[in-house]
Amino acid sequence: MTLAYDVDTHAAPSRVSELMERLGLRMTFAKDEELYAQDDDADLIYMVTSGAVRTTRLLSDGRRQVSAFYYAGDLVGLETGPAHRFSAEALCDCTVLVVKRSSLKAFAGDGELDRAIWEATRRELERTQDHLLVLGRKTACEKVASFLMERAQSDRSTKVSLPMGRQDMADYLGLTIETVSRMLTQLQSASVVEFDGSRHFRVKRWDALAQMVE
Amino acid sequence: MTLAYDVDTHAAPSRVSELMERLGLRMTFAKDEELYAQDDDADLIYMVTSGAVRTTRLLSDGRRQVSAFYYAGDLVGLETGPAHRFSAEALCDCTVLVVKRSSLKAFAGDGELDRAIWEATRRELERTQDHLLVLGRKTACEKVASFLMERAQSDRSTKVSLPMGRQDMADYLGLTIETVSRMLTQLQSASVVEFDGSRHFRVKRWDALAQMVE
DNA sequence: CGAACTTTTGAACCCCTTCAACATCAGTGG
DNA sequence: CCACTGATGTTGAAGGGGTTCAAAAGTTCG
Repeated sequence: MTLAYDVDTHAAPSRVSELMERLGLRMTFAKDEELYAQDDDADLIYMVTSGAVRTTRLLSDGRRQVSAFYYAGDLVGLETGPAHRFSAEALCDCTVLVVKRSSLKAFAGDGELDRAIWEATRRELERTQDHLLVLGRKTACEKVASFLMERAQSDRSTKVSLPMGRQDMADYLGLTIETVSRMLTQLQSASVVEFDGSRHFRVKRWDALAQMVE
Repeated sequence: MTLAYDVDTHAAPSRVSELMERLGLRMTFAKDEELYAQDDDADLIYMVTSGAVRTTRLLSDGRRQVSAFYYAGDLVGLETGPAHRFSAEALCDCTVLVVKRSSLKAFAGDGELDRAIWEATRRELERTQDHLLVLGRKTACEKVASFLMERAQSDRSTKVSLPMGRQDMADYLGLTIETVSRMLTQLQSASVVEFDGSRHFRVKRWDALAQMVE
């Protein structure tokens, strides 16, 4: 499991953060508000500065797949060609820096920036590939364990927070909310994790969690 | 569904093919032979010139996920940082051009080449994201239909060939070979496709197939 | 032809879903 | 402060889609 969300090894190194700060527009989004919609022109790039964002895609009958979650420091909106292939929504009230692709292109000579965006895209690919294995070949319990591990490695504090609800977790893992809930209960009963409310947990047995994740 | 495998809109435009021809070493691999293994140094890039290749990843208990299939013209081995995160194996006897990353780096000034590799990686990300939706939220029948559609759009002839066996299809779609086989029979019974042996088919009802794929 | 492998088909089982009820929590206003 | 309300999360029981196990049918290649 990668440490893609670890702030220290992050998608947007400080140099890029600086550039975003300088060129970008600061915006706030309320919970569930849309940063952009599927098929929108992809002329903007976003950097989360607080809160969290999800990218999703819908089937015509309403089935939903959450592709990824993004946290402070992450770049959102890279996953596209000319048009966005996902929609992006705020998981909770959050602030982002928005910058036009064209503004960034003006700095194309800046190798460091190019490199940062390239690195972020490459890591996005790696994360998505990791996710493929989870969705394709893991059991419900292993899926939930993988998700908790991912969060725990991102938020290195002992108390890990979950900014998303059960439905978002379910749509991320290809499960139902009921199954997610049951697996969480199960993992807690096995003393692998301990929940404090529905949105905060602590890992009690790293070895057991790691084994389920592979 | 993208046309990522369509030769005309391909990952490796002719200019890159030329460069690969000039710098690369031609190699042949027998069916099931390994181009590279998981965790190998990723210092080589491959271009398939004939045959087909799969990239796979294993869980410790043997469960396998096929990440992608690659055909003539496709670049393989881009999905990595310093080490390969998948193994790559020949689906059938095939020939590839192999070139050192460092050799290509010597041409880093060549914007067209950089751009081609960037484009190939971006398309790889898009394909993987499409695959996420299939694995996470589609039924067995829709998964198989999605796969057939993908192949049919790649191989635009009326007789579409399947270079991979049922096990590879199953591991690509997160199913068992039995389920794949049953769904294929079902799609044929519904006159959506028609098989000629187990490795060749023809789409009879594009509308029906497209609807299952979304 | 005959052996080994792949694919298909059948039947029983099980993991996850579905449907339903209950619990918990946050926010609101009396 | 507490009752009310809607949203969110948990738990239970029944059902179904896909898996598992087994065997037959088809294919490949010596």
